[in-house]
This record gives sequence, structure tokens and C-alpha cells, in this order.
Amino acid sequence: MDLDDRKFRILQAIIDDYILTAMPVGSRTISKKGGMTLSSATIRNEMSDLEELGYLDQPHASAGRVPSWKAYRLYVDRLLRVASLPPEESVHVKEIFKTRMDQMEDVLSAAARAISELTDYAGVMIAPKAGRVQRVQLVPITATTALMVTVTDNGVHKDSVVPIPRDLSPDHLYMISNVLTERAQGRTIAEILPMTDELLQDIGLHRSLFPSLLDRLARQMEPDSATVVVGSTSKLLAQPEFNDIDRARGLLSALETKDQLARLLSARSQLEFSITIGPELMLDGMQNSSLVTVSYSLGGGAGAMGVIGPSRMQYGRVLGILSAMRQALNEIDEKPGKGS
Amino acid sequence: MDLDDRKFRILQAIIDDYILTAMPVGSRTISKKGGMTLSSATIRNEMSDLEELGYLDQPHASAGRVPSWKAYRLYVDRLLRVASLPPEESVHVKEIFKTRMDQMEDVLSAAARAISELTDYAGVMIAPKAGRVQRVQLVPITATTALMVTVTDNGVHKDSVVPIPRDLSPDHLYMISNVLTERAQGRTIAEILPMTDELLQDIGLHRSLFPSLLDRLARQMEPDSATVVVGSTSKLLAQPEFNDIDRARGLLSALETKDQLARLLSARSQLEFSITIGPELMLDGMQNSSLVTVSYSLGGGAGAMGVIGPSRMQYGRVLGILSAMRQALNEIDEKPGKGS
DNA sequence: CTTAGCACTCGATGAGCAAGAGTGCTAACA
DNA sequence: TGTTAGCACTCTTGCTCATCGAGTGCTAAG
Repeated sequence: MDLDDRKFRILQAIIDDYILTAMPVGSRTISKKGGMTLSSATIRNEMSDLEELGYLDQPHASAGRVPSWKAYRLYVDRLLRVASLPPEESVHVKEIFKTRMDQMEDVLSAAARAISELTDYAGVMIAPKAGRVQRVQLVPITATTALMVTVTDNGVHKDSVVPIPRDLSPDHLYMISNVLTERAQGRTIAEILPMTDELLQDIGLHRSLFPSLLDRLARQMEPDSATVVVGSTSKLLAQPEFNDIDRARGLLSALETKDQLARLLSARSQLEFSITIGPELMLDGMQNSSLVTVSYSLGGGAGAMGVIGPSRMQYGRVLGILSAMRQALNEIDEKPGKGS
Repeated sequence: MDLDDRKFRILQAIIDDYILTAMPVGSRTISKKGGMTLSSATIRNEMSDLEELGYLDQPHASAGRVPSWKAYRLYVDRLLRVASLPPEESVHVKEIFKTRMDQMEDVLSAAARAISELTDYAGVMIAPKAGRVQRVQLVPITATTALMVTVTDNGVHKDSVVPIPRDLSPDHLYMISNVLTERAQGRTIAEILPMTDELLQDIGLHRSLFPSLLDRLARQMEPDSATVVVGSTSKLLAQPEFNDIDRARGLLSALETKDQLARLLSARSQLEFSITIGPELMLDGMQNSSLVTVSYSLGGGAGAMGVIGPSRMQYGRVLGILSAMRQALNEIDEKPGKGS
């Protein structure tokens, strides 16, 4: 069931053309442009075969052929070449993070915007996975609430408001923070949770307080939808496939449900890169879209970033841009004043 | 140049109809539906006058009339009635903030989403203005960086990474935090900035450190684009005016430049409510859109929220929803475990 | 001042037609 | 046996043209 070399070349030519034009590709086009010396009739026969094999679709009887998701899959698996960036763009990418970034948030949204800008698709970022706890500190807010700030070894920090007993002074909180820090330091959340009992024994004083704190700690450490940043989506609307407003709406609203995106991206933060095509995403409103991701590391933690765009995507170009971004992000670590 | 009562009523009928149908309104429609006992010919004459006065536009010679922004302005100034919510929706609004919200972020995005959901336009929120500093705390991250967490009296907190001298122990940082807190407590940023010299004298030890910290503090306190949250924008695409994809793109990209929105909203956080129509916004891509805002207070700080939609907006309904939201937000304060 | 009546305008709709792109099939050819 | 020229056929696209109808402005009568 494998394709012979000629079929490959023809399929590639079709995909290349379709990616550029978004128009169904006819046999004559390939016969002329494709660098092949075959007549359109021969191409037609081959195309007919390719359709039967499920690599091409025909919108209607007298239109050209359109690649199916199966074709894209083959394309990225076997035919894809990563396009390296032209030098001026490459420089541009390096520039993005030149300005001071105090917060993880800043880095993420700058990167997501940049990805959108460079690719003309929608850029998406997920923050690096929180690593091991490095410090926990309680900062008083009101008489009965405090802010629990957690810093991890990859520089990610999170905070949440926790209730505290009324009679705790700031110094008390600081002491508790130190105990918490001592106990939690260097551990992942999975390691911390069973420690509850031990902790409770240590500080008989605030028995009631700690289960709640550990709960929060656990919640803070898991990747959540808040750590997903979507870049410019308006770029997407320029793509011809979204002249159909309903499709556009479907995709946009899919992009707005951040927890879906969080799942997708966080699942891919272990993969150096990934390409997921249309139906493979198994999400409503994204049957005709693809997700391309690369992982990156920031402060030692692994995150993922990518672009979402029509399946007819310039995969090579996009991968090139994403690779450049990865490198730029990784370099942030080496600089002082780095992203939180 | 004032309009007589009948012109008012006719104009109102036209706007009411147009808001519902998004179609140019003809004289016959008004004559029949408008509750008036005038013939279409009479209406026609009046409409002709209204057009001359700039309240109506005519897309083309043989179409009906469409309200101009001037008409909407008049409408909201003099003819608008706030629609109170049907009880079941009112209950729904109260439910939104029932779940525990640890972070300001959570509250904002839940609210923005809810506004979008209820109105079918795009909801926007800006965080309450930071008030007076209540506590400043430095949490060590690495040997040379710390997280500066600032808590204000209205519960807003912000953080940013600051460089610190290499030889500071956590306890040192805690002491410095206490000094900073003592000095800054109860003051606004405008009051803190001139204090630099005083502070430097107090702690001769870390002269070089403090200007940088105060800088950060100042930056933290100003409202920034990060505090703007936009709810679901895909709802907007359902509006018939955005069948024109270019318009949709224009508006969406306007919604993506958050600092513009930040300016708009923060300028309106002092007003109980505001309605700004198309050209009055003076922004590209929003000539045909309106912004309706109400202020709210959370933790004692004033913020603003609103919706952005086509000028042909159900102003009364939107105001009703926003009022309900304001009330729901204000009530969060009274509960424990409140928004950050 | 109101309104009935009427001529006029102009967009929307749909039919009809020609052009063009593309296909599949067949038959000839190497 | 694979390739290709040729051709009939299909279907979309764009165009024109006529028609329809909503809506207007004007005029003259009530």
C-alpha cells in the first residue's frame, strides 16, 4: 500500500501548490509547474489513484484536487523540510526578548505575539512546567487572609490567597513560611502531599491551617489554563479558508477554551516538536486546523509553544520560526533580569 | 435645532427596530409597527428631516434609513431605559462568583466571560486601581534575584523579579521587606517616590538596591495592559455586521491591542457608567462599535468593566446586565475567600 | 398639516448563457 | 505496458438582462 516515488513527488507538488494558493490543484498545473516531464493525462491517472488511496479529495467533479489530512500527515512525516529563517528575521527574533521582562507572563505574551506576527497564524504558549518547590512564603493581606507565594527552581512563581487564623502576626507567618520552605524545598508536589502528617506534627500550633495550605500548594503546581497565552488571532481571519465566517467562529471559540489548549500543549511539552493535523486534534471546530508545537525550556522547566492555523499551513516555515523562537527563549536564561 | 416630540418618537422607533433587525428601516415599517397613527408619507417627511439633521443615514437611494452615531448618542442620552434582568438571569449572575476565587485574575476572567456569555458581545474588564501599599515583601528566588510582592489595601497584589546583591540571606530580605513595608504602608505610589532619599538614609547598607526597588514599585502600581481581560470575542462574529470579514478583523485586532483598551477602561473607572459610540472612541477599526462600561469596586479599589459590540447594540439590556454584574462583584468583598 | 397616489431609483434575485477549468475515458503510440 | 493526445462531459464562475419590490420624493387633494 506504499506509494511509489512518482506518486510521492506528485503529491508533494500538489500539497506545495495548495499550501500556497488555497485553490484546488488541477493536473495541468502540476504537469507544467511541477518540474516533472509528464503530461497532464498521466498526472490525472496518478491523481485518481491518490484519491482512491485517500490522499486527495475532490470538492466536486470538475474541480482540482485538495490534499486530505492523510496527505498532510504523509507530507510532514516524510517530505517536510524545515525552512531556515532569512537572516533579517532571525535577527528580529533575537530582538524580541531584548527588553526587560520581569514576569513569566510578559515573556509568554511577548513570545505568543511574536509567533503570530511572524507566522500570520495564531501563536500559543504554555508556561514551563513548575518544577521543584524552592520557597514558600506567606505574605499578610488582611487579618484573616494571606498570599501564599510559591517559587520553584525553574523560576516560575504562583500565588493564591489563603485564609489564616486571626491571631497570626507577620513574624509568625514568616516563621511558618520558613518551616514550609524547609519541608517543601527541592520536592515536587507529588512528594509534598504525603507529608501532611509529618508537617502537622512539627507545628502542633496550627494544625487546622496546614491541610488547607498544602491543598493550595498542590493546586498551584499543576499546569492550569491560566498559563496558556494565545497571541493575535485576528491574523487568522486573513486566511482564505476563513472567508466562511462560521468556520472562523468555530476556530476562534475553540481557541477561547483555554483548558483544551492547556491539555494539548502540556501533553506536547515533552516532545521536541510535534505536528498534529485536523482530525488528529479531535476537537470541534478544528477539523481543518493544525497545531505545530516545539518545546522550550525556561529556567530549567519545560514548556511548549506553537501555532494553530489551517491544515494548509506552511509547515516548514513555521517550524523554522518556532525553532528560532525556542533558541531565543532558551537564551533568556543566560541573561540577568531574566523572565521570572 | 432641537427635535420636536414626534421626531423623537419616530427616531426612537427607527433605532429600536434597527437594533433588533440590523436592516435599514423604511417609513412603512414605522407607520405600521411604531404605535403611531401616521401614514408612511408623513413619516417619510420626518425621516427626510432627520436625515438632514444628521440623525439618519441612507445606505442608498431606495433603501430605508439607518441611525447615525449621533442618533445613538441621542438615544442613550435621552431615550434609554435600563432593562432590568429577568429573575432567572439575575440569579445566574449571582452564581458566577460562587465558586472560590483565589486570584484577582480568576475573578476578572470569570466576569469577562460571563459578560460575553450574557450579552453576546465582547466583555472587557480592567482590574481595580491599585490603592495604597499595604505590604511589600521580597521572596528569594536565586542568589541574585528576588520576587518583590506588593499587596495593596484593596487586595490587589502584583509581583516582579528584582535583582539583589549576592550576599543577602532570606532573613536579611525579610528585614528589608519590613522596612520597606513600614515606610510604604498606607501610601500611594505618588507619595512613595519622593521618599527615596529618606529610605536611603535609613538603610545605608543597601544604597544601591533601593532606587531600583522603588522603580519597580512604581511600575507595579500603575495600571497596565496585563490587567485587561477580554472575554469571548467569537460571540461577536455572530452579529450580522461582521459578515463582512474585514470589519471583523479590524475589530478583533483592535481588541488585541490591550493597552488601548487599558486606557479606555481605566479612564472610565471613575464613572458609574459610560457609553461611547463609534467615532467617539477615536480608534481605528471601531468606528462602528460602541463601548458600554460600568465601574465596580472590589476590595475597595475602583475598576471598570464593559462590553464592546456594534453600535447597534441593545444598550438597555447591556446596561442591565452590567449593573447586575457590578452588584455581584461588589458582593464578593463581603464573602470570605474573596477575590485576591 | 396630513395623506393618497404615482413615478422613479436602485439593490436583490434569478434565469440564461458562455467561458474555462478540470476530469475520465478511449485509442493510439513508443 | 506505460504514456499521451484527444475529446466529450461536468461543474463552477462570471456576466448580462429582466424582473421584482422596497423605499423614496414629489405633487396635489383633503
